[in-house]
Amino acid sequence: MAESTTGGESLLFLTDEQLRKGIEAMFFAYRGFTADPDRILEGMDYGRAHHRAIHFIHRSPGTTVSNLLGILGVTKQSLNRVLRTLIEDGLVEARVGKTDKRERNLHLTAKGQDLERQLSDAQRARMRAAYRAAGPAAVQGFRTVLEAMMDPEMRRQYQSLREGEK
Amino acid sequence: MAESTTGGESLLFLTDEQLRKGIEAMFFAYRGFTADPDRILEGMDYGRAHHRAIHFIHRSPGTTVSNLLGILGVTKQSLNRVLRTLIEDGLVEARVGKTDKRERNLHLTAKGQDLERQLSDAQRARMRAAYRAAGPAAVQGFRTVLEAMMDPEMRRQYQSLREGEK
DNA sequence: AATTTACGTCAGCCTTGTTGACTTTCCAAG
DNA sequence: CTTGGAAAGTCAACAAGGCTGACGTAAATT
Repeated sequence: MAESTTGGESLLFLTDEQLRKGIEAMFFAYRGFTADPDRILEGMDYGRAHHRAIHFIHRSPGTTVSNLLGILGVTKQSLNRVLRTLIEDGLVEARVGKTDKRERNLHLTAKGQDLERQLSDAQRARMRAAYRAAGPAAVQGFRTVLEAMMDPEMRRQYQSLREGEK
Repeated sequence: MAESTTGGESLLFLTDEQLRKGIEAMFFAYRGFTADPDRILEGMDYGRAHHRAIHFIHRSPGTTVSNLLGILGVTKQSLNRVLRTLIEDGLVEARVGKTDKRERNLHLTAKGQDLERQLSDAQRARMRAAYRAAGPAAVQGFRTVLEAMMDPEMRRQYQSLREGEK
């Protein structure tokens, strides 16, 4: 199925059928995306919510609780339940803020970093395999479409995490 | 598909940093992906699980319960709870199988199709906007990477839905 | 006739989300 | 210095949507 990009073909990708394919691709791919971390976490007392918290604390060490709330898009009660167990179990450390002592700056402990590594290794391995199979050009397109699909606020969050990087 | 272009550039997209960007893009984009249907369904007695059932019944009219179980990857108890309410509310019809009377062939009623239309219109609108912003080449890459990210069984499900189409 | 398959259902549990109400701590403005 | 409000934490109650296990029934298969 060679894709000769000429003329009317340029709009063919906007047909309902093409859009539905994209929708189903998102559905099935997201299942794969979460499958490996889910497998690792089952058996431990943790779930996907813990994974997400760990990921973003690792990503932005010292982030505050309300910062995390904005990124994760859940209520503080929901996040707190997750965070509490992680702190109790010694995976996350909540340091009282220096300038503003109301804030808690969140950090992963060595133990927390171990689990983070384990989880992200698995997730990256799948992503790497997919990227390798698809090739650099496809990866570029993949990220472009995903970014366009985000809500504006989410896109800001996504891009702000990108700031100050190579 | 030009592959393995020479030079270091061809592998740059496999760095951990690039992979992490992909991971976060998936996370944020999936939130956007589900946001519109979620908004429509809140207030009704339905949720994401109902949406998924409706989507795949619409996609494969006459599909059986066990078929749907395979696609959705949940237990029959979980699916049944959803399916029961949809049947009670007159959105889905379960016809006794013709050749095998143990099976139930699932169809959307007119009412069910109305809701399906509403949901998929919203979801397609977002997908369309993202596709339009990204362009045909990006869309091609998007789908390629997503497909590579699926579990083999999911990929079969995905592709089998594709069979017999233009 | 016995077994297997497809489906439905009851009961109970877990995770992870939600509201609402309330307290404590603390910064900052009046 | 007092006070308003932001940040954080906590309790309680609830809902959606997963799960397991056990059981029942009808129909197909062997």
